Amino acid sequence: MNDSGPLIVQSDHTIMVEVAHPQYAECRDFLNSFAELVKSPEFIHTYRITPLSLWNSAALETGMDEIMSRLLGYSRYEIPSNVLFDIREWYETYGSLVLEKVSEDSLRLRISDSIILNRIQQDNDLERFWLKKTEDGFLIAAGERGNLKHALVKIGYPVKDTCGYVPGAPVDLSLRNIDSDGHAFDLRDYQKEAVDAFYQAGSTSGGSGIIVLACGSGKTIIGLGVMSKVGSQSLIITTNNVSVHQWREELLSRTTLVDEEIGEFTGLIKEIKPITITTYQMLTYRRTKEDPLLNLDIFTEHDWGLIIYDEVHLLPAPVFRATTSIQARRRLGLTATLVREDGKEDDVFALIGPKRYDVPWKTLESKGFIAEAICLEYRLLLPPKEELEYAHAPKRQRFRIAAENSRKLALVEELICNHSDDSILVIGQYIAQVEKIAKRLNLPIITGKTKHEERKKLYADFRKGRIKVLVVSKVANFAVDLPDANVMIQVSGAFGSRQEEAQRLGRILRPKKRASCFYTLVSKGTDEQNFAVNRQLFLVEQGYKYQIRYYE
DNA sequence: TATCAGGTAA
DNA sequence: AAAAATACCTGATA
Repeated sequence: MNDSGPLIVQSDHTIMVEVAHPQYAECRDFLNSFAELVKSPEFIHTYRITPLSLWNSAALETGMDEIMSRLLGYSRYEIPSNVLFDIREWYETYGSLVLEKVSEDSLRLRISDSIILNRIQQDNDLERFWLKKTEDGFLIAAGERGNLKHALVKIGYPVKDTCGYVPGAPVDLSLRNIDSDGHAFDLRDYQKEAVDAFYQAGSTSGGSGIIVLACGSGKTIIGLGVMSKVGSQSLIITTNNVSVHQWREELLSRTTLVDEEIGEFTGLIKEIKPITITTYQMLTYRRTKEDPLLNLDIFTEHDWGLIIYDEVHLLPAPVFRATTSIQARRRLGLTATLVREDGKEDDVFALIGPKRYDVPWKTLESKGFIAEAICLEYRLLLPPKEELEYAHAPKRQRFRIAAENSRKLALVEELICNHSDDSILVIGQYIAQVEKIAKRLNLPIITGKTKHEERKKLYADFRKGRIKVLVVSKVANFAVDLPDANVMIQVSGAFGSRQEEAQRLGRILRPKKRASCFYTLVSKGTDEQNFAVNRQLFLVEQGYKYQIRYYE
């Protein structure tokens, strides 16, 4: 306890932290390791301690004692005893249930906590898994490995899986010292640490899990690093075709793999090679709702030693289900934002694995790996006519009216004028809105219906500086080949998506001489403003501060 | 063989 | 709670 400490811990498992406190920054990184930010107004931020975040810190082997002692050290008042108790209990749940290999067909679930053992024994829904009761647990069939872990995490009991992995068919593959352009190539320190944290040579629990790294900090490189450690046939799943090609190019450029060893399994080309790259949509394809998924066999019909889930936060439900049956294969999930608005984070935890490594964005920034960024939220009143329309509109239409606030146009124009030397992206959610902006300000625009040839041309012009401002729709959420910019003006976005906000900021974080600017335009006093608060949570968690401006 | 429109799914 | 974008397939066109 510490009279001037920055933290106040409350009995409902929330923690309040004072933003202006000198210890705020260190506290923020500490809180991020076991709690989740839920509210972020200007002076006091509120975090919530959740079982999932504590399991992740337990899996990372952050010591319980360290969490406790730092919490006590930062805390202004006495910490409610139930909170201390629950933190310990949740944390220790991870590791209380351990899954071990007994033979090729059977596994043992060992439960070291007698209360948990008792509870699980009483659970009727779990009964179907047990082949046999042992002194401290149960025997189960090896094929139920994923189903059991999934069922247990859903009732609050994460399992530490130490059953190991199949080696997969070997592939001779190592990283090159010099890439195909002739530049020296080596993993950065944090990339090496991430690879080691995942692989954990000699350990039986390593080899599955998630690596979280900011946009532009080289997630693909970590994939290559892991592949070179595992040295087996690998399946890479990505979100779109452009990304499929990017993986291929990176593999060719930075590893000893040759063209014939890399296959694409997409709508256009159907190859299975030692290293195969495919899309989530390919795996989840079905002709109609009633039909079965056609391509999921790819998981099991080949001897993969490693499956890489690129952008793992986008993992669709059917791939979750398929993943339950491949628990004996190493699984690497890569993402910049391990947050979902559908609350399925625990599925990711149980079926891909726990978080193995992450670096706070501000740490990458201080080392110069990503650019500094200034975030500003501009609040604009709706013009009287639209205000009236907003007030009379049914609830579901309100967000759109607020998002399409016509006064945003003038502000966009003004901001563009203020940044005459910069490369600017104007991004919005509604086609009508972005088209109007592009038309009125006479700017080039890319939407989903822009032909690929046209896109390429505009990208190239923007990259070379022939175009200084580019208006884009949601295409930019997925476009991996979108050129670099240093100013982003967001005129609207998808409801409360933390994911989207983070990704959009990521677009302007390639290292530069001066700080990038991220503007978000929001209608004052509307639903849009409330959603904006939620959108910003992930970035505020990472230490970004939004300055609020009013545009009168 | 390549490309495009149209439909479906998540 | 809603709109946009994507990728898949099929079948036609050049």
